[in-house]
Amino acid sequence: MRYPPEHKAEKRQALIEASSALLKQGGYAATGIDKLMEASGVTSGAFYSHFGSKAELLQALVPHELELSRNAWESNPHTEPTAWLEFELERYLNIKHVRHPEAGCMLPSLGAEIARANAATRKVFEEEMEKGVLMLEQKLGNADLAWTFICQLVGAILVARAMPTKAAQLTVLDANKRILLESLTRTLASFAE
Amino acid sequence: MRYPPEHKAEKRQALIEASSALLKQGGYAATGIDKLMEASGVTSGAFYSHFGSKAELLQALVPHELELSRNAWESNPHTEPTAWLEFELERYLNIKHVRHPEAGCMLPSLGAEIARANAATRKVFEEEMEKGVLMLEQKLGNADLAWTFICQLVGAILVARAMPTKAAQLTVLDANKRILLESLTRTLASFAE
DNA sequence: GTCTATAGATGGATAGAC
DNA sequence: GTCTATCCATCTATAGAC
Repeated sequence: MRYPPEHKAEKRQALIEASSALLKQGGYAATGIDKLMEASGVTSGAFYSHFGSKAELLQALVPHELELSRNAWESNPHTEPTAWLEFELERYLNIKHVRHPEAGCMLPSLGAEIARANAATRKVFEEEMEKGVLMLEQKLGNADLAWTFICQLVGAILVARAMPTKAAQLTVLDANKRILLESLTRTLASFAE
Repeated sequence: MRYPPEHKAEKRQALIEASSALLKQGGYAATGIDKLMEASGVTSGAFYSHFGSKAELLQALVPHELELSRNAWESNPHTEPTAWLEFELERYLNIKHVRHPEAGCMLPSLGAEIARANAATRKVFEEEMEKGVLMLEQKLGNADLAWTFICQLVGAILVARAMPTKAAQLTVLDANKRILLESLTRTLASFAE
């Protein structure tokens, strides 16, 4: 046959990727399937050849997005813990990240809606987060610190995005960066003792 | 006249209070005005005697909710910084807070939708947050630390809520509590030097 | 597999009776 | 000020033509 079975899987993946930016930008509940499919140049009818429901799209979005986030961490060129952290703080706690949710981490924009999603979606979320924490644990030497670091970053972007001006957004970002750099460096040093 | 002008303001306030739980639980976009008014025993027609639009309700919800959050902080009985923090960590980073968004802080549940709201709503949000940071600054001695503390707490609840099991939620909460207590105590000590 | 068309429900918001 | 009724848009999801 002309189109092998994996062609359908590829199309499905393409729909997920095209939907992700719109969902992160506008929110899951507020963004209709029509609009999501428009981004891929198809109509909403085509959507249901690839997904059983809108909820299934959200579930599929979770591993896609969290894998991208882990890849970003992996691309950090530093090996020394403090330098690695400094680089990560600059990358995540960035004003561009605040102002462009469509290109950023799914957690600040869709975290609350994942929390309201069905059990299957949250199960996938947990599994993908565990992978991320495992990776971070190897950098930071401690699982507690890994969870805390993630929560801090997510909260900082969430709060900064709710601010009305760039100045206020920078206030939030810079405060977080200053405290985190100082505090984490000291925490890492205490582990090394 | 039988009903003084403030009676209307009181009714408006009552509608806000009755809506708040449903909005935090179900999300702003996903919860209709019909359902919100049902909680007050009126129909959606009555809504528009008190609010010009659904967006105006969200804007009114922000000062109401953030004042409640500040009041909770104020009720902390401790004066010594470390004891104050410990109490606050137990209060906010609590499994009940994770599992009952309708009774908790608006930031983890509605923060992302405030970030997508209009400029007027975000302006009010900023003003109310400044008040909270000012109050926290007096407890922690540092504005950067106040912002960071808030972001950390919000992120922790957001991430914990997205977890599928109570065990996983506790993992997130406990990790944050352990690191925060240790790290903040050390940071406070460094300020005292 | 994607299209058009549409069902069926619900969304925000308005009009007019009381 | 609140009600019922309704407008109109949009939502998720399905049916049938191609």
